[in-house]
Amino acid sequence: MHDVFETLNERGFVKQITNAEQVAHLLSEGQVTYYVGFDATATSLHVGSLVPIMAMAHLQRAGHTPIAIIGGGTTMIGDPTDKTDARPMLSQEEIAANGKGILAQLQRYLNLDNGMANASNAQATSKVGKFLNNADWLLSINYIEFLRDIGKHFRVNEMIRAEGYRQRLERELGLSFLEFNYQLLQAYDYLCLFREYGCRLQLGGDDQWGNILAGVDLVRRIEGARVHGLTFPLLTTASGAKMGKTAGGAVWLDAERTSPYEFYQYWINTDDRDVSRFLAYFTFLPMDEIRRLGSLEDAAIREAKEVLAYETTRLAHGTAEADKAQAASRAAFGGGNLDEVAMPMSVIDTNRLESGIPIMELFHEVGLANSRSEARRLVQQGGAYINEKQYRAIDTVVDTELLDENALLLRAGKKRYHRILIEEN
RNA sequence: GGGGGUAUGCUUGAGCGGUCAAAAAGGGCAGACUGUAAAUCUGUUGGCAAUGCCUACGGUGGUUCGAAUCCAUCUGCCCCCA
Repeated sequence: MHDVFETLNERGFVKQITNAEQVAHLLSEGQVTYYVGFDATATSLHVGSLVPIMAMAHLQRAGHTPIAIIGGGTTMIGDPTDKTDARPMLSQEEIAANGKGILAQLQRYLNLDNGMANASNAQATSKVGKFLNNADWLLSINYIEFLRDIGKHFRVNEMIRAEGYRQRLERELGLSFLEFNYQLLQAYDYLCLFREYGCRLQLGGDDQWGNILAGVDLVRRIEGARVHGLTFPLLTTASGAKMGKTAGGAVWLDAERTSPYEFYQYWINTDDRDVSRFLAYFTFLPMDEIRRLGSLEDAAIREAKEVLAYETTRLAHGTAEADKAQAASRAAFGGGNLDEVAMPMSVIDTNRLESGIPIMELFHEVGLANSRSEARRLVQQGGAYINEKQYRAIDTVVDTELLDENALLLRAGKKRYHRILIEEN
């Protein structure tokens, strides 16, 4: 069987690692329990989190045991290494609620139980991973004990040398004492997971390197054990933007927030230069196949993008949704039959249409424009289409004349569609 | 505790008391070109019943014919001294 460490390596998951030989050895020797922390500031993860998720999935497939934790304790503080601004603080309840959504998403990629007694979907094999909230051990911490047992192992000199803290200190943004403790808490997480579950490997984004090392050191000092850490490269698109951001904001894994169709569209619009990299990260396709797809050039590279979009959508939303999204995408952009396309849709009463609806109002109402003014600009600039016919007059009134089999197909710009069904009521 | 500074539209950031819905850049949107890509070029980018009206420059209250611009006060953030 293919070596997992090798797999992670060749797929580009490894940025920094405590010790490559030792980690490779550890992973080939026997079952390893590893963990990744997830941000619990929203009810859903977004595509940026797919890097750690996929890495975890590769490891689990190779027989290792994952632990995903959400920071019920640490999210309450805000991570200072996110240097531009500290993350918002959330209450326990919010975090726990967010955790539910996050767990459901992780379960699409990983075999995890929810840490509760009545975990249902997973058989009780040791390979089933865990989903934990660090509030479970952080909230009961006694300050004096913590200082005495954990705090004494940290040197402030070292800490302020860490990139994340240093930036905050130098850029006169300031750093509250609360935030300064973040690293200790995260290191303590590692210690707890090592003690409870024998966790020996922590994975995380490269911005977490300092925090991961702090945990590795802490375990060594207190338990005398050698544990490891590995970071992923921070992903940006070829044009330099952060991964997973689009006009409409983040691309979420939650189908309610980002529909499978939009999700598919996000991937198919990948920059040419990112295609092979993304295939390696975000699909399970064999590297040979990825190399083949990556070698396609010019327009042919769209085939690779289609594979990328299909595979990622399938993993996130299942085969049925991926098929639908693909069909929709092909229809919308390949000149196919638009009737079957899964796109945002709304219903309008016949009577309203009979009396006519100003085009600006219509585009605004269905969400293709954020305001009437924006809708007007859209129309004036030639970006408004109804049933694939462009309308540039802002005084256009939409009525039953324009109906096409009881429906209207609105389009804003090249890519955003909205279908309107007409119903009697 | 004392002294100083700062707070502007999605972001960064300029802004003489009137000509400021507010420079500039980034970002966004639309158009052209294309391959549902990139780069490039053009237009646009607070709202509305739209040659005008309304809301906006941290909060409140003043001065003034008139304030993002002046004063007072409050709040947040930052710096220096202790």
